[in-house]
Amino acid sequence: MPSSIYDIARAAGCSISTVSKALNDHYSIAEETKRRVRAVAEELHYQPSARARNFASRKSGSALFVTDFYRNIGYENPHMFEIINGATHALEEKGYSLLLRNMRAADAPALLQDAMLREQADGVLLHATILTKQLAMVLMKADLPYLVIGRPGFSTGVSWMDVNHESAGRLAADYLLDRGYRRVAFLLGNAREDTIAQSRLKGMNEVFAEEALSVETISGCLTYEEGARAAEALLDRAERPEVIVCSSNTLAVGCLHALRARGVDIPGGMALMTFDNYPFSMIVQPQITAVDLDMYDMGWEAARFLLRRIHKPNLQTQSFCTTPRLIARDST
Amino acid sequence: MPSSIYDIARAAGCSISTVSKALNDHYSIAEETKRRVRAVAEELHYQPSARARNFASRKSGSALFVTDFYRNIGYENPHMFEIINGATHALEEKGYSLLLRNMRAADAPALLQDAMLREQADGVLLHATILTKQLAMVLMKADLPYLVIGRPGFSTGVSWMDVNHESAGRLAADYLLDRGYRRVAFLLGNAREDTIAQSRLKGMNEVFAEEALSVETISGCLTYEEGARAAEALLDRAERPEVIVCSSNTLAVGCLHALRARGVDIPGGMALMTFDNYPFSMIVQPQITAVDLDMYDMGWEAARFLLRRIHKPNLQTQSFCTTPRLIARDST
DNA sequence: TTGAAAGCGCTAACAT
DNA sequence: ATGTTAGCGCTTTCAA
Repeated sequence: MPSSIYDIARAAGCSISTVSKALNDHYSIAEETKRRVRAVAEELHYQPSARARNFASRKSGSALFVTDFYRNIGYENPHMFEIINGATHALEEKGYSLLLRNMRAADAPALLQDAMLREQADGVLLHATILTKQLAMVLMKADLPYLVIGRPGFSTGVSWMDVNHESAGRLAADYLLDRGYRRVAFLLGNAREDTIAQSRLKGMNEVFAEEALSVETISGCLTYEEGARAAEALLDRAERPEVIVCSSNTLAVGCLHALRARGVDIPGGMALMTFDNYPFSMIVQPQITAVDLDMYDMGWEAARFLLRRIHKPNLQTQSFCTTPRLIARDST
Repeated sequence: MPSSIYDIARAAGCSISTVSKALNDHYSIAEETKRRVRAVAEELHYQPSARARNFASRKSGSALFVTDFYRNIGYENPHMFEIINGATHALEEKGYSLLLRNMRAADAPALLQDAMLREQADGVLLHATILTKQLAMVLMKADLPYLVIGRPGFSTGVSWMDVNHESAGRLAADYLLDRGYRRVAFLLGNAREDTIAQSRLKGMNEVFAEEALSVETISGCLTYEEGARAAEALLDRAERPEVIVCSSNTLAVGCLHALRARGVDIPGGMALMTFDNYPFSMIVQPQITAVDLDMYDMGWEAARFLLRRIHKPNLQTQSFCTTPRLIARDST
């Protein structure tokens, strides 16, 4: 039987409200009293009941992390978990904890509204992959603090935070120009839908345009095989690019294997660079130069923003955080 | 302002306890009344306050997942998150949710005791990596339902659940013998401490012993480089093994690169096999034959056990779950 | 600076 | 089958 606030009050010779205030460091309580109460609480191994406290104070001390946790996501999207990791740490610093909640995009609006009505968390972090227009409406109308992680794929007033992909593109371009590369092929997915890759491309183009150069874009590449095929097509040309830049790790490994199968020297015959450091870029041979994005940091910053918003509900943001970092390796 | 149980009672023309019982499907309430109450609740978008319910019923509807969430764990140990993923889904089915809590082994006993006193969760899943003898004592003395995921590195009475690594070893051995391999070198970490690898080795040895064969053990291999070096040493021998079996993906990639650097044909000149399918075995060339362990399933089963234990506190277990699966690929 | 007392919104034992 | 009522263990307002 754990001791309650009544036990402490009795042992310290004061009322329960004094105990409550003393433990919450309320200004109205004398230092001497605070000390006495705390000593007694310590001695009796008193820990206030989180449930009673949450109930009375209408808080829950936790935030929801909502996304589509499909099977194998741990392997296929480790970034997601590094975001969660960072968020957990930031919340923990302030005594909050992170609740995981699985929702598919279609169910999210209803489920989230339920969760809000049930007062299960003080705030929500949602990954942009499940953000629909309908969900965006729910978020903006509700009075629950929230933050979308990742940039929405449509125009909307929701608060979001993302890695600055354009800046990552500029970083890549600066590096390539600095190393003397001029003819660049950029491999990305479907040009319309892959907004992340689009931002990266935009950043690269900006820098290249300053030198009156341009980046050749090869879209429709998503899978390992498509990456390999694209690399082969580039090799077959009379005038090859000097470097292939991939918008994903998977593509890069595809290219790498294709280049190696053709006996092309890397980076001599063809250089290779990719966005994202994980999961593959450092375990293949040669290791691939990469622009790394700090997802832990993004999770951290997102959680910090959410905490601020919990205490200051009007706060809004649509912004980028965390600067990308370039890791030069053998492939360039 | 969300509607409360009083609003529903008033609108349905009954008492709050009838509402409570009706919504909780209590046997003593007439079907007709249940229907009426539910209809009213639906209409008023009533959702019972999770906080009030938790407080009144002395439950919290959530389980804690505790481990050392170090930076980059998302990339370096995706298994951990696939376990979490599975656990989240199993809990969600029963209306529970998963709370992530970061603890280092040294702080875990104190922090966990705090969390228990604060009644923050109905149960705890702990990863074996943070399990010390002291923590084991705390768990066994406490009356909080718990389950350790992974086999403890020491002899103890705590309940745990793990993948059956011996069975995985037997599976690997059966496959190799079936393919005609007889001379096997098994690479693993420190023989004393790497209990997972030890179990795998034990399973392999059992099967080989039945054929009056034995597995050569090469210990002290943990890193990529050590894997590469071990492979080179094996190549330098007069009588080479026919196949190298690695107890980790990292080792296997090290071996693979060493073999390729020497121009050895895989699997003709030397075959290669590894435990764990992720993260690397299918993205290198050639793809490596692997014994895959279903971590999602383990998380699922662990959570199911925890739920049972929450309702039946005396339940105990020290057992294995999830059968490993062999994925034959190009390297054997 | 302290204490009394009124909730917070449910559950569950008990009475009807 | 339904209602009454006493908590659950705190926070917070208001009075002293």
